[in-house]
Amino acid sequence: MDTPDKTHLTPTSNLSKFEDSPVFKYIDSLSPIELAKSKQTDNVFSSVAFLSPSSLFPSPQISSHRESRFSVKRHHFLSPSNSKAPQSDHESNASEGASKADEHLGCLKNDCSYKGISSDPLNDQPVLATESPRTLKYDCKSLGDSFDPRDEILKNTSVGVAGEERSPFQRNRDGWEKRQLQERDLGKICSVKQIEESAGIDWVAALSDVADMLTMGSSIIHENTDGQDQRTADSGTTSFMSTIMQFPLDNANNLENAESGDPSGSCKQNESAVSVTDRTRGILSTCLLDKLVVSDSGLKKDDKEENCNQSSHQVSIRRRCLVFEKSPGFGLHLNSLPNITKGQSLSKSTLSSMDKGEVPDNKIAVIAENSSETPATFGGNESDHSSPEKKRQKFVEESAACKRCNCKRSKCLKLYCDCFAAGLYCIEPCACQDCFNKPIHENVVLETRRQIESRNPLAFAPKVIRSTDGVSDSLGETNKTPASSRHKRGCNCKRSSCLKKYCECFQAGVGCSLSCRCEGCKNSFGRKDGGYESESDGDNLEACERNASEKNSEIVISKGQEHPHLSVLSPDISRLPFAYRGKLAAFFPHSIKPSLQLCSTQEQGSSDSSSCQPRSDSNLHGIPENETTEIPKHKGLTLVSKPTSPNCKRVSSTPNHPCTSSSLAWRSRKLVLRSIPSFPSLAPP
DNA sequence: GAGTTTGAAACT
DNA sequence: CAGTTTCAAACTC
Repeated sequence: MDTPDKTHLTPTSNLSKFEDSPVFKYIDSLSPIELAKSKQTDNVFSSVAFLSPSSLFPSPQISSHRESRFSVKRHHFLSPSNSKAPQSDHESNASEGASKADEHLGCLKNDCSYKGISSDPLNDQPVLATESPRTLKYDCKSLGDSFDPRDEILKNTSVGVAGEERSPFQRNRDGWEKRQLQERDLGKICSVKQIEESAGIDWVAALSDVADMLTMGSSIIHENTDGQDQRTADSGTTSFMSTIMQFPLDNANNLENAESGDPSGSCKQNESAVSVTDRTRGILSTCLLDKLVVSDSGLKKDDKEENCNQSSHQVSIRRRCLVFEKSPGFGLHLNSLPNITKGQSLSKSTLSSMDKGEVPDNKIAVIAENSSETPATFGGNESDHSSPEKKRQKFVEESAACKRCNCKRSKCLKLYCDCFAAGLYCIEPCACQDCFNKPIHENVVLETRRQIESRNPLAFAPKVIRSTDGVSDSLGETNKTPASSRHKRGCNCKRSSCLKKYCECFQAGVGCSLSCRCEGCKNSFGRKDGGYESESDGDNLEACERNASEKNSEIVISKGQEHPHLSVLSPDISRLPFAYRGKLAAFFPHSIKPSLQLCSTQEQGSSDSSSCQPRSDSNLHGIPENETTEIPKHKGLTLVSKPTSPNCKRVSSTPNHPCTSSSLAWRSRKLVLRSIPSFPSLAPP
């Protein structure tokens, strides 16, 4: 499908244009659900958090797509708070933002590597270099003046610490910081005029970007030549976009209010803007890790309180600080996901070749969290304001309590240590003893890492690789199912039947492959023999549920109890990362089978949603625990945020749940997107 | 929270 | 490469 020409998308594009877009029309034509008309969407969706440090990491599978794509989006979501920031300020803002960011940087603050900016050859990845110009041009199209902020920013940010001996990590971080500053300023600059011209977000462009992004995602999903998977590099992106697509509906009312044009209420508008900013943060948080959300949430209240007092500039900086802190999260290796799901923070200093853009499951909880808090945040008519807030607070507390590694004897310098294995420094929440995996021991860490890599060059590479249709995995076997994922080395389970998280395959939510040496494999995501466990396999189901219940949060794909008429995503879609599996999977035509499956045979005859939401918290048959997961074929419909871990509150989606507007929006979004059976390729022919 | 189980990582 | 040990997470109670 042709992607609308971005260059022709003006900031004045409103929802009507959005609805006129080919993508929207197509969605609309496919969906039996009537999309709620969002009158006006926010123009305040900062994408700053989507900056990816992907290119920071020297890992072989760096994907710069994410970053470049993110940078493309950023101008759509800029906070209006930025609109008042004079362009001339962009220079000082950059440094100030960085400075502020530094203040928020928690563990990073202690990182001796965080010293400044230097040129990083790693930043000059060909892909990025290729894409950036278009991105930048697009970003600043609306400016229409001769001033090219890029030049200025580049000048500013190119001031490096020349000659300073820097470690790879330092250089990585520096490069990331530099780019982030650039993008921040670009976005801010572009927002100035844009916001003047448009009260609403350019959702045409946004959707176009979705299509573009997804198209790229499609292309990236394919396993690259060295067997390393890059798909996850876009998971965060897509996750983000999935959230974006929810955004308009959620905020329709809010925007209407904001638009109602009470000029006297500049403060009010500011409040709205700030609320949107909060909302934005929340959405951004969905692409990030819970720990970071903690920071985000912690600031949220402040923003509300100061919305009339603080300059937009400050708000902007604040958000950017958060972004700054969060962003490293995109660089986690897949094998760090287990950590993440336990609440690992991205604020951990990035150590190494983190190239995977996996977004932890617990972000889903954040999605729901933000959804649920929307009413309060946006001053909706919801009466239940305190509840979401309490939930959020609880989530914050719980997230803060999330543990990290607990190493006692390895000094966190072996792959036993998940932090180390993930290329992260241990930080305070870790319960490790005699930890050497800290910035102050950087040399030790690097040396140890070097040794480990000398033994096994792929020791720090993602453990799970994904392949797409017809793509053979590393063993040359063609996976039975398209878009399937496999553990690189395979598991060696003896007693767990690959039904417990002892099994790395199961833990990663991927099926076992011929490379596995497991015995009695019953992996619900795909057995070694290539089959799926029977739907009626009670052990399997229980294991799946157990596995799902272990997650901090997840999106349940189950039969749509609220809208049983909806079609169901194919299992291939279910292989998509959680956040967008149900909503944006339709944009991944290569992952979609022509025919849709209804909820399982196992659950046939049971129209009750409980069949797909089995029992209490265990409604997650075969729901994988992370983005890499596959879902058994019978897994069907409803996307439900399900933080089942004690560390994450669950966002109920039961029909009787007193629906907040946000929850309704959440559902309607799900429904709309879920009901899309397939989608023509968004990629250019 | 303590103890057990498990399988990956490390070692020989 | 195979066998053993070490380790920390997952799991159970």
